[in-house]
Amino acid sequence: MTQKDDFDLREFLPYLLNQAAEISSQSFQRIYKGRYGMLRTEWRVLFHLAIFERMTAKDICEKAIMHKTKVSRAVQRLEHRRYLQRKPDEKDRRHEWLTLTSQGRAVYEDLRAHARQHDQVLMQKLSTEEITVLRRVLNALSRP
Amino acid sequence: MTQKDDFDLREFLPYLLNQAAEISSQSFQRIYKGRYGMLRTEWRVLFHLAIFERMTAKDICEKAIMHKTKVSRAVQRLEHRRYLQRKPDEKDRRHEWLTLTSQGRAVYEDLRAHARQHDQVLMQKLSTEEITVLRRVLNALSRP
DNA sequence: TGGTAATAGTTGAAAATGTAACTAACAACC
DNA sequence: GGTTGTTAGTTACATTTTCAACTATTACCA
Repeated sequence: MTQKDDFDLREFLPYLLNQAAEISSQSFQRIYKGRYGMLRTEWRVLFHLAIFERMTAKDICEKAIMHKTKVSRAVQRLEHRRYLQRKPDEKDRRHEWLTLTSQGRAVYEDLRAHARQHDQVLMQKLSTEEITVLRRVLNALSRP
Repeated sequence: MTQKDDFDLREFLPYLLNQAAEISSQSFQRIYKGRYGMLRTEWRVLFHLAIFERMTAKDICEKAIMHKTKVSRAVQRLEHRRYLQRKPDEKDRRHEWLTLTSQGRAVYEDLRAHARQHDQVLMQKLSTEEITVLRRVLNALSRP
């Protein structure tokens, strides 16, 4: 199984990024899935609500770059577990304001601690300079 | 919608990596999906076979870090479109050797050209030094 | 006003993925 | 040789995701 073609997948950014994203997400996934039976879509919504406190589903779609049906379903499941509350906007009843319950916030705080720890582990593989560059570059690549 | 919590998702590597991977994959996805109706799993298998010429499904699982059922199904679909051929190993009939057909190779060559072009566009957002660091770092993070 | 367009969010069906159980072939050991 | 274990790959079923169509509400504008 020797390489025959001169195209190197290990230099193709979308491939590399996916690979790194996949691998580096795995151990965090075990946490939120194992402890709370949550999906990736759900921890993302949860984190956004914790960080920004009050958002509509639309806001989350934009910030997290998630499709509205993904957000809609994640919100349903989080509501069902009593991690968040909905409150329709008085002026425009198409909007619903979402906020975490104290239970949701507690889950967030637990997961945040694990996230920080998880990030520490990942960063141990890298130098401080590499981390700086990586964050800057990933943020740049995250804008379409 | 102001930030309330001190945890910044834009510094959490798994999140950032996913975001960047997602965004940077999109325009390439439009190509392989639009031109050939292919899935991400399928172009990956196709590229591996083109590059390494002759592999078993197992080989692909390991190189591409894909689950065997994903590979199995991608291979089925690629075979169905006559992009690859299977040939059982004579000595150990549990193994099947996979190779691209000339049609599969033609598709690969077309997609490879687009991949290169796509990569060029992405890299225009970055300096050469950033690209070097990025590739190195992503490769490091891709090892579990 | 009334009629059309736009927006926020939901739903249902189809497609894709994940998980675990399965088949078939070989290996190893007694 | 027969039993047990291992490996490559497939299949079945449950879970998720995607896509398009839908409801409900507001905006625009003649």
